[in-house]
Amino acid sequence: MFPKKMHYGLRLLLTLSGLAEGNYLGVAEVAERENISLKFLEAIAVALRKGHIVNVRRGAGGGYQLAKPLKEISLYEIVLLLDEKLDKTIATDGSNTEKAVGRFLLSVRNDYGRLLRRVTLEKLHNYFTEENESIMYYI
Amino acid sequence: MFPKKMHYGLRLLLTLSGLAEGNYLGVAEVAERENISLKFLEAIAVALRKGHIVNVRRGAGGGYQLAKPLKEISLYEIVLLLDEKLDKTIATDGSNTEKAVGRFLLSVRNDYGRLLRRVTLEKLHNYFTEENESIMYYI
DNA sequence: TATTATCCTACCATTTTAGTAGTATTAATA
DNA sequence: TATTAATACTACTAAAATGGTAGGATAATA
Repeated sequence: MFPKKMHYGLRLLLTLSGLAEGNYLGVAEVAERENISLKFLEAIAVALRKGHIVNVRRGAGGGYQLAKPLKEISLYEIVLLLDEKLDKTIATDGSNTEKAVGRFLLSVRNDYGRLLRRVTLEKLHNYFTEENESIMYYI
Repeated sequence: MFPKKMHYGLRLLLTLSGLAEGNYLGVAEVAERENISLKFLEAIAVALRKGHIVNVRRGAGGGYQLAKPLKEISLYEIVLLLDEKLDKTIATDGSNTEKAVGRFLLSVRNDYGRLLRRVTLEKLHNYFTEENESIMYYI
């Protein structure tokens, strides 16, 4: 349902969320830690930066950091930046059946958009800490 | 957001909904009326039949009819049959970030599924009758 | 049995997705 | 200021998905 860009992008943001305030982390390190193609992840990071989800510091010692806390980032923003599908137009002209189908599907897409806007990456972080806690039991 | 298969399939169902009880309509006629590629629409009709959305009568004088009223057909069923994307698995294993992202996206997909289940094709039909009424004003 | 219509298999072109390569640009730091 | 470490950009490629086509097999009816 979601392209790899989405999965990778979310893993990048999750990794960045563990960063101390004011610090930056390079994509090369994230790509290695997360076993994601460096070049592919670079492109994702650029997209997230253009969408003001992350800040960048170029040059040596640079990298990315979250531009705002996870709970202020909605999944909607991420999908718009990394999924493309959502913003391509649905025709609401043509024959009567075409118009009806177009408007019908548009209303569904709007509902879906509302759903995505209500979900923030704080929830993602909750899943993440659950995972880490479940490891604790083995220690 | 939705592939043409979805648009075409919905237009087919909308056309069939105008059929008198017990009657069948061939895809060739629908394809012509709706300006949709015959062969493509044939494949869509077969998929809808396999999903028990339409009944078929083969041979001369045959064609398709709705298997149940529009208000008993949820968009979820149609998406499952014509969109594919929804049923491909989301991995919830691997590293902790992979698990977290997998479960997170899975929960979103479940919410989306619930949304689709609540939408029936009755709503589509409402959009359609609205279109037809708006034409009345010109007469 | 001739006709009409669905059904099935295989194929093809275009677009999207995922990934790679090389190089230009920027900024810290030695 | 030269070196180095990092992002940014452009172009390319392989594989998969999407949209569509062709031909014939199958089934049912008139």
